[in-house]
Amino acid sequence: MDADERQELVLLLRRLTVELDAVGQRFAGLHGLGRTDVRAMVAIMDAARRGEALTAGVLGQAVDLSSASVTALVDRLERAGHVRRVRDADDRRRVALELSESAMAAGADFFGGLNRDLLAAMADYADDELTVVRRFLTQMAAVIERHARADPPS
Amino acid sequence: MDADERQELVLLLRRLTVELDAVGQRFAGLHGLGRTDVRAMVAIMDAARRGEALTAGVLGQAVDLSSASVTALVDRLERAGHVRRVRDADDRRRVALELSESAMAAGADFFGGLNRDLLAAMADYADDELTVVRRFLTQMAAVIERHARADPPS
DNA sequence: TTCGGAAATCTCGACTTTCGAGAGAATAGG
DNA sequence: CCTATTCTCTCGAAAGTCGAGATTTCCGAA
Repeated sequence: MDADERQELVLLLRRLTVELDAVGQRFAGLHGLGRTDVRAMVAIMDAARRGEALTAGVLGQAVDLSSASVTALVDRLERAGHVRRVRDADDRRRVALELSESAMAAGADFFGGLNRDLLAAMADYADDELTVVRRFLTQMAAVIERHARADPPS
Repeated sequence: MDADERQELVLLLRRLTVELDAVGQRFAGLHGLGRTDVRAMVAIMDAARRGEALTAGVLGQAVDLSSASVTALVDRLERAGHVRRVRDADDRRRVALELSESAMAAGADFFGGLNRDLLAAMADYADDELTVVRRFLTQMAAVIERHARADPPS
């Protein structure tokens, strides 16, 4: 595989992110939300999937927002009925964020469909092929992550 | 490969986009730009790579912004010295956007390094492995794109 | 040629989102 | 009990975005 074809793979990765971004934007438009709001809801959903309850502060780090913006963000989402603020009983300074049932349902509806289609498309691949893909994606993600944090002189 | 492992692949795709997004955000912070500004510059750079000159209108579609916002966006970028407005000689309504040399250099510096590292990581793979990866990524991108445009009842 | 419609961009005013600084409330440690 | 720390929220200012409409330019038809 020559250099041009390898370069094409890099562009393919970028295209993937652009399209996935567009999906999020579509979801945002459908529900009258901003781009940041969707990122926040995805972060909350991800945390919930891992069994963790996201606090306002952690959410701020996740979406890279100042504390003031996080307050405004959560205000917005709460007003729209998408999340609830839940005071932590142990540390009463903390505020945990929970998605409302309607938000969970909307998210499952939208992203669940995408997820299902992606899994269906994977049915065409043999196990060893998917293993290669996983190794590739994991490695690329690691390289990208290194650049996202600090510029390595390589 | 069982269902959980396939699901993990989907999450891996998402992680990739999150990290790539973080890279863009880092570039934005480094140069005092907003998220939208970076998306715009990437769009202009991509068009330039294809040999096309991006007009203000097309840019607006690419980053999904109203014409008023595009004007403000280009104003910002021009004031910062990152792009130039160039009136089209044939159709004098149009305004083509060109990246300044400094912006090109900054972009090449930052994203060029990432690109190089990604290509280097690909060196570990055999040709037929990369072929599988390309087929996979192309197919996933297509599925995602379908969801980004309109919700298919599948 | 001239005119009206369409196209591309820009201007204007209002609203939303974000940030920086700092205040308030709760916890942890001495 | 007192202080330092942590977490969230409030406030005013700055930035970004949008909808509506103005301006300039192009194109096709009479």
